[in-house]
Amino acid sequence: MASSTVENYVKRIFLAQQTTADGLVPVGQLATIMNVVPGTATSMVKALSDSGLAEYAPRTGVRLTRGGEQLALHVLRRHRLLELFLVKALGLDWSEVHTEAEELEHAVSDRVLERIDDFLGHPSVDPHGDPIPSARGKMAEPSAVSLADCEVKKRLRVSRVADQQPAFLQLMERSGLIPGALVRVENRDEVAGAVVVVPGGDDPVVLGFSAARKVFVE
Amino acid sequence: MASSTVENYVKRIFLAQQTTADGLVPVGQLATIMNVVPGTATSMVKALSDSGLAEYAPRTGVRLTRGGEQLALHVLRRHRLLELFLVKALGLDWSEVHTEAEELEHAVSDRVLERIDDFLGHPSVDPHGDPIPSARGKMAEPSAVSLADCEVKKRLRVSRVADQQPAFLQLMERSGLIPGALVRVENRDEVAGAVVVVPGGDDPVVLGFSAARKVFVE
DNA sequence: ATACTAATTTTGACTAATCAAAATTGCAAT
DNA sequence: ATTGCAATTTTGATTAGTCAAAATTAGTAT
Repeated sequence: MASSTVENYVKRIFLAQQTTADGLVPVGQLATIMNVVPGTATSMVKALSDSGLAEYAPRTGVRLTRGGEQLALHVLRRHRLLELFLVKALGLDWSEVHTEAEELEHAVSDRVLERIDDFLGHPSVDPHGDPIPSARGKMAEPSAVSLADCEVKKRLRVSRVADQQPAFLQLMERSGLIPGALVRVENRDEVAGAVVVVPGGDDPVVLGFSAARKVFVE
Repeated sequence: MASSTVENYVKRIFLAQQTTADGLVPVGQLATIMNVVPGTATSMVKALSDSGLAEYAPRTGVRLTRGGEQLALHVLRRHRLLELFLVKALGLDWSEVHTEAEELEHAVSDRVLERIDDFLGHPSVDPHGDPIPSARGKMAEPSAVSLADCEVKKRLRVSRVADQQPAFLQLMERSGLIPGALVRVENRDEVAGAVVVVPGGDDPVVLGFSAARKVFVE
């Protein structure tokens, strides 16, 4: 049985891998993500390698094995189903469920998880629009087109908000930029690094590129 | 923040204390309950004493302080609300929720717990009839009259089944001896150590004293 | 080539929780 | 009083996960 520490490392490596071309995550980057000193990440990565969850090339980086990937997807499934459950069944705000799910994801059994999945009607995305892996470890590809690179003046649907900070999520909610909402990018100024977005019926909102890059559309 | 290990020790000491006159739990007994070797219990009890959760008299026993008791009641509240939630919201069987709650009780936040409490309508007992401590750490006294010592030939209501083993709980369910059910003790044979119980509309059931002592009535 | 820098790894130490096995103690029975 | 037993405590080791700080290394710039 993997400890919650191991589950967290594997989950973080998986997510970090998504943003790299070769799928190799530098150990220092992992240390930053995990909030530990570099030496700690090194020894943990060695342990993951010993237990067959990751491949470790010293001074190069770490990459999950098939087994490690399956574990990561399992943890991600628990996390995302729990987030949606906390919103749908208990009425928590989407800005606070991430933190709650971080703890619960290591404590919930498969039996309870499948009941939650039934309760929710086998959903495909969590409250932030992140895809929920199936019980067999398959996950859909989320949209890669953000408000920073989508077509301008076109009606689009928000599909995902890729930031878990409560303050950011609350701002997005106030601005009407939540998954499912219809939006149009009115104008994009590459020099100023800002986009003007018009959500559904609401007033226009100005987002910097760093924020716009976190809101994905379809 | 207390570790789940500390929470478990404190919870177990609290429950063991209930069954003693002086409230002193022998360290060896605690070791048995916690499934550790005696030496482990000794060092843990010293640590609990250092952190102010328990009073420890060497070679005599351990007793919770006010603070330890409050922590125990908090853990028990989490455990019992979770048990009921798993039954009411997710449809799990009452024979399996104890094990699930053992894990979740250490991962659920106060915020989520109070939502669960709201969802359930501020219940006073869990699926086994065990009282749920209030958020302020008050707990009702459960009935102390069991099928082994109640009045004979009288209509009574089952209020609590004090055993968490799935096999036992499943038997009680098949026999119609679940909290809320009406029953009558038809006959009690002190020599044979058996009681004949007639539940609601069902056929008579014969229980040994050891089982009868676990079913409480009002 | 050489030296510098930044990332990474190594080393040694620490805490929480545990076990195995030896030492101690309190009490009962003689 | 002395012995013996059973419970308890002590001691020494182990594992997982961590940090601090020193040592190493790869790559860059001279």
